[in-house]
Amino acid sequence: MDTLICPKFEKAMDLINKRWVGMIVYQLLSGPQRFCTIEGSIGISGRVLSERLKELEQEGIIKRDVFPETPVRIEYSLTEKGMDLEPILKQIEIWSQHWMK
Amino acid sequence: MDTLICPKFEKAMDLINKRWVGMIVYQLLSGPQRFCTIEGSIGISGRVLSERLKELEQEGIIKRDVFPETPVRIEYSLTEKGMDLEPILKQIEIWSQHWMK
DNA sequence: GCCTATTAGTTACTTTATGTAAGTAACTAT
DNA sequence: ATAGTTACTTACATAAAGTAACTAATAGGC
Repeated sequence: MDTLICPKFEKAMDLINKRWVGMIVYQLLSGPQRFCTIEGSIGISGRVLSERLKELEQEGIIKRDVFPETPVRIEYSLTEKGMDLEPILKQIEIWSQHWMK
Repeated sequence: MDTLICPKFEKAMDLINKRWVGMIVYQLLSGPQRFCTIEGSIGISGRVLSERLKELEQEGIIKRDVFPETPVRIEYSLTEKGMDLEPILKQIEIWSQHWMK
C-alpha cells in the first residue's frame, strides 16, 4: 500500500514535526537568538540543537549570522519561510489554551 | 536554566509533535478508520501505530469502537478535542503549498 | 475436526535518534 | 600562564522506532 496523502504536506510534516523544530521556531519568533539562549530556553541538548540548526538552515527556515566580537556572537533568526510558520504555532497555542490543563 | 515558555503550549507540543501523531490525526479528519487502513495510508509500522493509538486514546484525542463482525472491525475516530486540531493541520497544509516543492 | 483466511494486535530483535558529559578552538582578561 | 566565554564536536549510553514473525478470535470450506 502506498500513501494517498499530498507529498508536499508529507514533506512539510517530516520537517516541521521533527523533534524540537517547533520549539526552536517558536523561540525564534521573538527575535534573533544565540545558541546558548535557545539551548537554555527549550531544554534541548547541545548536540541535537547543533544538528537541528544546521538542518533548518539547509531548509532555508533559519539564517545564521556571525558577529566577530569577543567572545564570538552567533545569531540565529527566521527567514521569510520560517516566519511563515507562525500561523501554525499560533493555532497550536490556541488549541493548547483550550485543551491542556 | 529552565523554560520561560507556557507549560500548556509545551505540553501540547510534546503531544502533537510526537512522530506520526500529525499524520494519524490528518488521516482521521476524513472520517473513522480502521487499523490496517491507517497503517497502509501513512506508512507507519504496526508496532508504533498500536502504541500511538493507545496514547491518543488516553489523551482523549481519539476514540476506539469495536464492531463484533467477522472478522472484527475496530474503528478509530477523532473526539471533539481531536477535531479541534484541524486548524493546525490546515495551516501546515497552507504552508506546505507555499514552500514545499 | 482441521486447514485457511482475516483483522488487530504483540513480541523479540535491529537500527536510528536523542541525551550526557567531556573535549576542542578561538579569543580576552587577569 | 591560567581561567573564562561561546559555539560547537566527539564518544558513549539510553530511548524510540522499524522489521518480521507470531498470537488470538472468529468464520467458512472440506
